Amino acid sequence: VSSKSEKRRPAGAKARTLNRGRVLEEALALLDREGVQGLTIRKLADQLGVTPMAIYNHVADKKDLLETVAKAVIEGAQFAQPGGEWHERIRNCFRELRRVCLAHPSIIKITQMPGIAPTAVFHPMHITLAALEEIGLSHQDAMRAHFLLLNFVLGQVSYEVYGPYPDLDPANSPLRGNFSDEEAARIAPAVQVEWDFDAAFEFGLSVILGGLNALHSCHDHPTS
Amino acid sequence: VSSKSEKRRPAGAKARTLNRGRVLEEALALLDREGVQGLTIRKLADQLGVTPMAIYNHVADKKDLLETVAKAVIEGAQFAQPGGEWHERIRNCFRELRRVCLAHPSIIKITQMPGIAPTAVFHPMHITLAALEEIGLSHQDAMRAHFLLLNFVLGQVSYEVYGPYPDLDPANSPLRGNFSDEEAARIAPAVQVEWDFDAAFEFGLSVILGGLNALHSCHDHPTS
DNA sequence: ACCTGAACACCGTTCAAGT
DNA sequence: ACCTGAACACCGTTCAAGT
Repeated sequence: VSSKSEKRRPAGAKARTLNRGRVLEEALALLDREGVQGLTIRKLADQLGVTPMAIYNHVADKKDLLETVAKAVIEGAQFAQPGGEWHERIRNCFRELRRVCLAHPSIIKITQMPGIAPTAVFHPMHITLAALEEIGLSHQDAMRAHFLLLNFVLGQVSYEVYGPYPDLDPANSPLRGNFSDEEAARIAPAVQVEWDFDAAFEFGLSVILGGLNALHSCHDHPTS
Repeated sequence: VSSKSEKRRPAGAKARTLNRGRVLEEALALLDREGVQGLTIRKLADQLGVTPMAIYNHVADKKDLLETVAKAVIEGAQFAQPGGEWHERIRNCFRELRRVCLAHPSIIKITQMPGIAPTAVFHPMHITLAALEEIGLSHQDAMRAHFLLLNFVLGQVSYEVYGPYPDLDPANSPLRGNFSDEEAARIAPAVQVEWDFDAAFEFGLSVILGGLNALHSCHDHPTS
């Protein structure tokens, strides 16, 4: 990350000393360049001009490597914004989470890999909880609302990174066997409208925050 | 799936003929028994008493195998329920999606693996869209609402399968470095309340459906 | 304390050969 | 048409050895 002359390496030549920072830095670069499948202990060692086993002096195992890289990226976020209403603070919080995830698209895939515990994504929790308890939600409901928001945001980012599924492309006629002709006809108009990820994201946040607001102003849920 | 005497195999002995159905059936069994890491072409072949390469006569590659198994499980769902109000139809739809996913917990991990296109999860889409357009949402908003619901449901199921993260256990004192002492103190009461997945799921659906309802009854979002 | 080299126990998959 | 056996190109990781 820091590009001061701590260890200037002349473009491709191997640096002489390894440390945890350089391993993680190069892992993130490799991840951005070749994706999750391309981030391999052996390729990483190659990239660092070192034997695969040298990596293990700075990292416990591959799981540790992946978790640490993901954590570093997410901790680059500035979740806490100064003021604003409760819903605006929550919005900013999750906008920021989305932003840092999209800056390194493969990060979100790491957090979804079996065996990886992406605990860093919980970081904005204290902001959500504080804002929601401010409008009178119980600890329990605030926690549930936080997971609702988090699941939506991470799911959207993931969908955003994988890109629209070809099976939803109406050019593939009966939508590749997932729908009957009748069903396909019914969803066709909705599928054809152009998809704007930013707008869909803001829409989702609005709906959730609106629902939470309704929960707060009147105490029987209109749809339960 | 069918247990009629099509090819009764005497408990561990290898059957004489292989077909796509038996491959998929055994793959699902192996998945349930050993998880996503345990489902391997070679172990699957072992289980079927056959050489690894024999699998490839009935399945294009591992990606095809995983996608087909996931699809088969999800297609076991009964999404379409007879009547009920618009929000009740949507609720039933996603309850059913959650149910079939939880019946084979590793399925959700497959749908999240990089390179796998879990298109079968889109199946309930036509029901959501129809219900939402019934209350006056545009094609565009209906589509966005569908993805909001889907992302929430899949995210919740995933969290449910992985189990609560140890980093959120307040027993691990400063919540293992993800929170400052101050933040940890603020979230502690919320983290300590017992977590009920069923209740959290219904809460999330209620909030989203409540938000959608508000969108429908008055046209400026109270929180935008 | 850190790095190397060879090896182990696995993967998915290709290919030529059998029936 | 379907199965086999050997091989290839990879993985993550252990271990003993070097400095």
